[in-house]
Amino acid sequence: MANMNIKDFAESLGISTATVSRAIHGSGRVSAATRERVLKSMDELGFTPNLHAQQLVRGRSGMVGLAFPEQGKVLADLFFAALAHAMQQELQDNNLGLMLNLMEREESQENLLKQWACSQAVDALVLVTGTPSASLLARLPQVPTVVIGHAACHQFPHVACVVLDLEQGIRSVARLFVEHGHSSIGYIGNTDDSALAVFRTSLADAGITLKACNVAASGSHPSEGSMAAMRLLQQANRPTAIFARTDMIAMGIFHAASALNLAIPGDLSVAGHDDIDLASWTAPPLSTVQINYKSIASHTVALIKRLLSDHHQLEPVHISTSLVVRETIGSSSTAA
Amino acid sequence: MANMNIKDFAESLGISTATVSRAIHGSGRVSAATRERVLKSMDELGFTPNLHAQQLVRGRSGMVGLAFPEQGKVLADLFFAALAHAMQQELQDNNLGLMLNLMEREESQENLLKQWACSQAVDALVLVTGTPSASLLARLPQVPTVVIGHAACHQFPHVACVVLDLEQGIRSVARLFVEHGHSSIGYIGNTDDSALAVFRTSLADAGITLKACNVAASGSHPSEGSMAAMRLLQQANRPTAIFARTDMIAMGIFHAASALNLAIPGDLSVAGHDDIDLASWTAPPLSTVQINYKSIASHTVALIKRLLSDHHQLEPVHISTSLVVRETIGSSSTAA
DNA sequence: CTGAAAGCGCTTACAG
DNA sequence: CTGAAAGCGCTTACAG
Repeated sequence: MANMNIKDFAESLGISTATVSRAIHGSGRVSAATRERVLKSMDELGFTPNLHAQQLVRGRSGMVGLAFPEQGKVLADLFFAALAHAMQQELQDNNLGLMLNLMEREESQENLLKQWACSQAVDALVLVTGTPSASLLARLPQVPTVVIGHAACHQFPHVACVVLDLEQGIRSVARLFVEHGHSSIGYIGNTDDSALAVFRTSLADAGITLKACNVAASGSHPSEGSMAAMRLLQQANRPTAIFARTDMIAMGIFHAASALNLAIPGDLSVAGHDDIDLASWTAPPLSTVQINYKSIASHTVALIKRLLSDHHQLEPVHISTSLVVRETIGSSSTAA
Repeated sequence: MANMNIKDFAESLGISTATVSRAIHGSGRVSAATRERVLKSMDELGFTPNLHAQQLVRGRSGMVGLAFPEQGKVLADLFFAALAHAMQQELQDNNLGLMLNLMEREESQENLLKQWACSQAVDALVLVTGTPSASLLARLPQVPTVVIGHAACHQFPHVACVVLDLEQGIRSVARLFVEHGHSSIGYIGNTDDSALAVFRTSLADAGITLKACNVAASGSHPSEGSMAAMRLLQQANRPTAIFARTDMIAMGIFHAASALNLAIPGDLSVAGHDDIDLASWTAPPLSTVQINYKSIASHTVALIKRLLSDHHQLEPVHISTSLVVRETIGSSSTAA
């Protein structure tokens, strides 16, 4: 019952290991009869090639490492979960495997990444990070890497980019807020993020100024979102509509609004970003910017494959977003 | 700059590969001076042992595969995220690695599990599943396996169990509902789950009957929770308190309550289970049963290690739960 | 179409 | 304390 190796397996069929190998992989000429016999016997005798031997001889692991640098509790945000899901599906379809890096401390996460790359546990890395940090890339081993972020990065020949174009979705949020008569509008989220700039510009185009006192920095954990919302909403001239950089932050805003007895969308309009699974099921359902996770994953894997076959200087791929309107945006008249 | 192998590395130090290997792993006698020189040179020359060669020669991958069978979108529930997190931390501390199975279709998930085990990509499996399904275990290769569930399973010598004792936490929920004067009480969740039986018994002990019409079957996605809640809450004699089998279901109840204009906890009390990250940040914050994820992870890894060193027939480890009271449970008088 | 043999990069008895 | 050599289980030129 113990695991059988290719030698024993070949012997019991009375053929060579070379033929077994070729039959399994369909490479090189093998007679149809032999191939069939091998394939059938694999099930019967219970032979599966040892992965590590294959990886060693091929000089490839067939694995790609996925990480979300500069994030604390990675999976606490369903955004990451959605992306991880999409990535594993796509990788599997391409005969590749996923190694997910869930380390919490930034340092542990980075160490694991290095360990993976240096020991050749993975062939490539995928980094999901708002603004691709050149210094992180410089610290990491120069393995094929694709960065999923909001801007392209051109410094390194071994890295390709998938650029999540925030513009379209966020513009729609700004437009919709303004169309509903809001003029005191807020933003909660990472303030270094390009999303803030896009939001501010979109508002300006519609004649509205995003005031500094209505911008609150926050990580993407609901607790931080809630605290930031408290600050914004307790001002004399509080915003009547807030754009949350992530849906998780929006959850925090719901919490704060409830504590302050503000109804959504009656007293306060809210829009989120990411369209996580939960967004359709908040009370009321959250209007948010949708991301096509599948599309990101498939482009990412395509880039990895090209990077692995020695292509360099790949053009960034752009993915755009769009707003899904649900029930958290109301008119300002009610609020005022 | 290319990856250097142990032979070249040893040569450039003028020593043998055997000595390098021993210096790195601290096994066998090596002079302190040599060891130090090797360790220092690893950084300088950039040598890291090839993982696949190590795995091949050791006959161990050092990896454990984690899966959540009988679940659809695994990470859509933060419960799984929390557990996956805790597992990777714990494995890392024990020089082991994590392979996370995120396949959606049950069949794909099972296939990946088999592939991992048969190809020796993983040394052991961890299955998180309510009621350990003997048939699944029978279908899977007989590698060391630990099942995290609600009941022990004794059928197989290669599987050990971590039993999540639902009793304590759920009893507290029942007691608290009753203490608040509720008598029409509901349950939403998996109806095959032992949680339902525990809840029913606890209620009975307090003199309350859990009526069949107040029990609604539901998966742990908020959408299902919401639909189930709609059914329960639109009855003539609707429940005034509902226990949700998972926090995600509780999210769905929030959604339904909002649609029906029922205030929580004014008109409806709710308790969840799992204490996911988000539970403290719902509006209002959710009372829910807390699980010690770290403890589960550390016991699981301990069991794996024993299983790997050829121990069999290990006693199940029990982990108990407790209720965290937040703001979703009110008295029935208000509701009535 | 098939087989014998070399080699992937390590570790670990076995000698010394 | 250290080295030469065998071997882990595959794949892939190289012959035939």
